[in-house]
Amino acid sequence: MEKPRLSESQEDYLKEIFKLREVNETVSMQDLARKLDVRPPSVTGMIKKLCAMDLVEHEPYKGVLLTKTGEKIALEVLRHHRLLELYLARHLNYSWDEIHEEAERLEHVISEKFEAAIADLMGHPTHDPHGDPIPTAELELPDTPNLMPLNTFKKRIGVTIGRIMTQDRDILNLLSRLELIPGNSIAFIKNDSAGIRVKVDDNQYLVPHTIARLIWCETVD
Amino acid sequence: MEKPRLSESQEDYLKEIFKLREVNETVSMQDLARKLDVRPPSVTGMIKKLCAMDLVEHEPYKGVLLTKTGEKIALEVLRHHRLLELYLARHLNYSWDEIHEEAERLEHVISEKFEAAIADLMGHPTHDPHGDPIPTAELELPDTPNLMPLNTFKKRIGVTIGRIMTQDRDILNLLSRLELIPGNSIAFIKNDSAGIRVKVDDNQYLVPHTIARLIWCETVD
DNA sequence: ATTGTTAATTAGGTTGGGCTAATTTAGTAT
DNA sequence: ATACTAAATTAGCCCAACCTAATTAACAAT
Repeated sequence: MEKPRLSESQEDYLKEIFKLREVNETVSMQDLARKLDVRPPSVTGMIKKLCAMDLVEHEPYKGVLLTKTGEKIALEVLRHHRLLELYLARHLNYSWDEIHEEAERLEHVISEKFEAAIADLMGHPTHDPHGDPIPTAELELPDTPNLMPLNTFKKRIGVTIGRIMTQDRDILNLLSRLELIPGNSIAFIKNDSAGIRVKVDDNQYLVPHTIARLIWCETVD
Repeated sequence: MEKPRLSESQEDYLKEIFKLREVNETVSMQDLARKLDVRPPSVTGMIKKLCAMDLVEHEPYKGVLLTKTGEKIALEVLRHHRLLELYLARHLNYSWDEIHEEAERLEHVISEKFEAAIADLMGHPTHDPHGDPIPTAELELPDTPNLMPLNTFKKRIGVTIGRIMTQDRDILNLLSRLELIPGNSIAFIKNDSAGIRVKVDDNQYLVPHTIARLIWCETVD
């Protein structure tokens, strides 16, 4: 039960399986291939290796699952990534749309020491700039409020943005311009066929459905 | 003449050639093999590739030299490394002996943005915690005072430590305990067969020659 | 000139992570 | 049941960066 030291690819596979599991109830080879930007045979091959290492379970033609230890590793990588994103934003003046790419490379090479240092410095935050939960040092996911995509709200109520479900730089840029960022509140006005009409900071916008579904909110009580 | 994007190995080769050239007047395949911890045939192979890319020149059985562009890349990596070392020490509370290893991994993955951000934050420093010069953003080495190894001083004069020529963690630990770090002054007492007797902060030590030759100093005028 | 030593190179193999093209499997629709 | 489609797998190849074992080159000493 010692630490086998994984390659960056392997870490990426585990991380991606974890993230896909949060959304889909099953993770296919294709999903992985798409997300990791490789061809399906490469996925088959790598999954085989990860199986042999007892990091994933794989019923052919059914889907992939992380084992306990596989999940631990995924959470470690995720913790690195999200701590880094917050750190880059807070301490190195990165803008919202720049943090992901840099964190993507750094997450694999920082040491436990580095992780602990920035976590400490930032007071052990629970969420990154996108609103994504940061696993704790013990690799538990923190409790997250119950969120729904903005485009699913029907009634006129106020909501608070909890999480932005994209890493697309242009969309992130747009949203930050509009102050549609985690923590901010939206006075919900109207949901019609064109999109969601919202009010933020006294400014009123139309948010198209394609974008609204990336903005997950909780109702304000 | 576009940017070919080098692998980490390739960057390491270029960096190591540069560092060896600062010390030896010629760089052999063996030197490289030793420093990079690979076997000589691997070096031959890699040097061939770097030659083909016009990053090094190689006269078989004579030695390796960096081309202009090869040197630029080496200096970029060196700049990353040394900025990172200082950054880790200053902002993330790393101790002297921990910074090298971490910087060694990070140097290959940080972006220009990251480099600029930490350089800015630290006020564009010229030397890292070991006293090694940090190449400027334009990739020029800053002027460095004229230094000599501590064990070469014969007369009783005061000196200031300029640079520590090792990355050995135990030695670095020892030296930092004794306050034998760049910037500090040594009241030079006596150079005898056992080593150099020095006074630092009212404490008097014997520094063995093996260690004294790693401590490069300038005379105080 | 011959020999011995050390440095460097060549030949050939391994491993990791990709790839394409061809094949098999599962699931759907007729 | 049959045929079709889409997903997954297999077979076989490539490339980077390493390795060991065997060979060649340079050079000093006799």
